[in-house]
Amino acid sequence: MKHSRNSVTSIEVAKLAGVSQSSVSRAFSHEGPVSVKTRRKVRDAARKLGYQPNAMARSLITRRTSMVGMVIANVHNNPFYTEVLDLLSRKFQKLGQKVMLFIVNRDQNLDDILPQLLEYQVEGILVTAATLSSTMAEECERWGRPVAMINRYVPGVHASWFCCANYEGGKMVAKLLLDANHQRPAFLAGSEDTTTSIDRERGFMEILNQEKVEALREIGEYTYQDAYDAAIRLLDRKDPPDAIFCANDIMALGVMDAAKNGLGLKIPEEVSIIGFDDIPMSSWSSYSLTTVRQPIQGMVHTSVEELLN
Amino acid sequence: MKHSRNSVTSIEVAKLAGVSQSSVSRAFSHEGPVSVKTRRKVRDAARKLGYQPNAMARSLITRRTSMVGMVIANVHNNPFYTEVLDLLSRKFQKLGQKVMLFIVNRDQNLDDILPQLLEYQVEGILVTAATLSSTMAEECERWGRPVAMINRYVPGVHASWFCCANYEGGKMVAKLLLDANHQRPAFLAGSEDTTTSIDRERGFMEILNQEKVEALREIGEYTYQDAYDAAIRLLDRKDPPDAIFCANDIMALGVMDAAKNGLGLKIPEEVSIIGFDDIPMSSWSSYSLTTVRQPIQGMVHTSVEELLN
DNA sequence: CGCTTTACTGAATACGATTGCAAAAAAATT
DNA sequence: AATTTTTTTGCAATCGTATTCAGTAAAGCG
Repeated sequence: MKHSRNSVTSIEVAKLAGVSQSSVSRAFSHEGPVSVKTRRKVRDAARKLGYQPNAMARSLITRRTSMVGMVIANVHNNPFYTEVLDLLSRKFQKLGQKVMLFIVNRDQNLDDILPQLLEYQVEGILVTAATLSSTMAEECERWGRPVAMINRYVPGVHASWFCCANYEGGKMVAKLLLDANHQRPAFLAGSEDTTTSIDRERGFMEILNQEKVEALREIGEYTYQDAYDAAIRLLDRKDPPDAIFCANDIMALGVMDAAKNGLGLKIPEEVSIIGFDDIPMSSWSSYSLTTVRQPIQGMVHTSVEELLN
Repeated sequence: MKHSRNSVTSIEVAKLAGVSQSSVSRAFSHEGPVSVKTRRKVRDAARKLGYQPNAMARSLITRRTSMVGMVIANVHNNPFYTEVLDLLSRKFQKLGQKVMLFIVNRDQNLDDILPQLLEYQVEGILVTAATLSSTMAEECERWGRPVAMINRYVPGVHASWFCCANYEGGKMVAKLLLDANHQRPAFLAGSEDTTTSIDRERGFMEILNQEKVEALREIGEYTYQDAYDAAIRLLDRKDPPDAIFCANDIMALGVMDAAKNGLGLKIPEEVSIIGFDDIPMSSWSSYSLTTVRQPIQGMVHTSVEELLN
């Protein structure tokens, strides 16, 4: 025993089983040419010693780690991304990929996260609700590590991205409001720099402009409280909106509470509120929020498939 | 160039910099004995080639991976654990530990997860809201991998655990209700097999029994909808409770909605509802839930510190 | 039964770094 | 300038596994 560390190696298993180290290795790789007899001998010895192959050593020589990097933002203030995280994690597990996780802030720079992932030889990187700089994307490409982004994209960058139809969703909401005869809609934007909010707003405005309807605008920071405050500002004007389209559901819930409990308005009689995401809470009976559902399952599925080719 | 793979090794850097491979290694380890001159030469060459050390190779020889395993359940249906996940992830990042994440179901068996973590030589395993079998805990110990559990414990198992004072919290709530002169309290349990629910109930019942107050009891599955249904069952009896203590906040919110919107009861006039966790939503104006706060920051902090010694 | 074909096996090497050791270079001392 | 001390450096071994290659045993065949 060279090292004090209690680590059983394939060599010790080989010794106990009376075979060569190569045979141990082959017995553990599912498709190696091994006789059933040696395989059994090896398995028995391994069980006796509590042996398990060392993934580091294996990765070193096979050049495959079965690890993917996952970078995700907004997990704590938007249940939608909690669900994405959950689904992604399970999907990767099912495919035998270990997940190396980094939770970041929405506006955090990833330039010091990506190198860490590359150091660990992840086989792909999935970025959700955060934005990758183009130099970092190039870096990944140079290393031959595919990158996929969910709900974010960077123009001119070689990385696959998967967003729900934000632009079309925005249009849909606008049409819905016009059909219901709303005169004075408002858009409550999330952070200015997120493509989701921008695209939803673009679609929304496009339809309103077509119909020559003007819209109010406010900004929150994608949080309940920010949205609550913004809603008070919006609804407390002399010419308040009669409908508010929010960049996401969490904000919509904040707006609803502001309208209902803060200002005593009736929803939807006095003001309509529409969200985006379809988080579980939007269907709770205290809210019954009208919202646009994101095809979350599909986005997760296709992005993972694409990432792993 | 032996391999087609675009992987730059320390040897190529050494060649370009005109030094030995050892020097490259030392230039990248922060405390090696290297002259500033060679360090600069190496850094320059490395930048030119886009070199980054291979963490697998390093771990193999140093026997340190700087990776920890994280197993967490209930992430998607309880925001409390989303927050735990978030805080844990950030804390580990700050300490330079990479996180290998597994999201599981509350009642899922971890016996096929733990081996995967051990294969990857994680330096510790943090289990949250899931339960480790004692054989698995022993396995970890044999491998010398510390295990810490948050909000769960297994009697007789050598693993550190960090729970909030569930028992005392339950007592506190009981006293609160008795002081407010409630005659007919109820406890809405989460899943039967979780120590959090059990301990909270134990404390709650202890005080009630002392005062000879009987309590109703129902069970949900830690979800909003289950709690909603259970609340209807409870409140629709001929002798409904005048106060309901719920095993956690999410359930309490379901109960509130059932009482308020389902049955048209006034809270707290007709029925008091109390939760546990203090998730962000409990302070939203539609709910204003009375709840017991878990010292989440402290639990995260101490469990991580303990895990990494 | 001898010969070819096939199935296993083991020795040796490689993966890409870290690190002890001894030699070389630089600095300090006499 | 010679010697001692200290700082750098390169060589070589090592981590634990996968895999090639050559050799051996088993099987198939006429």
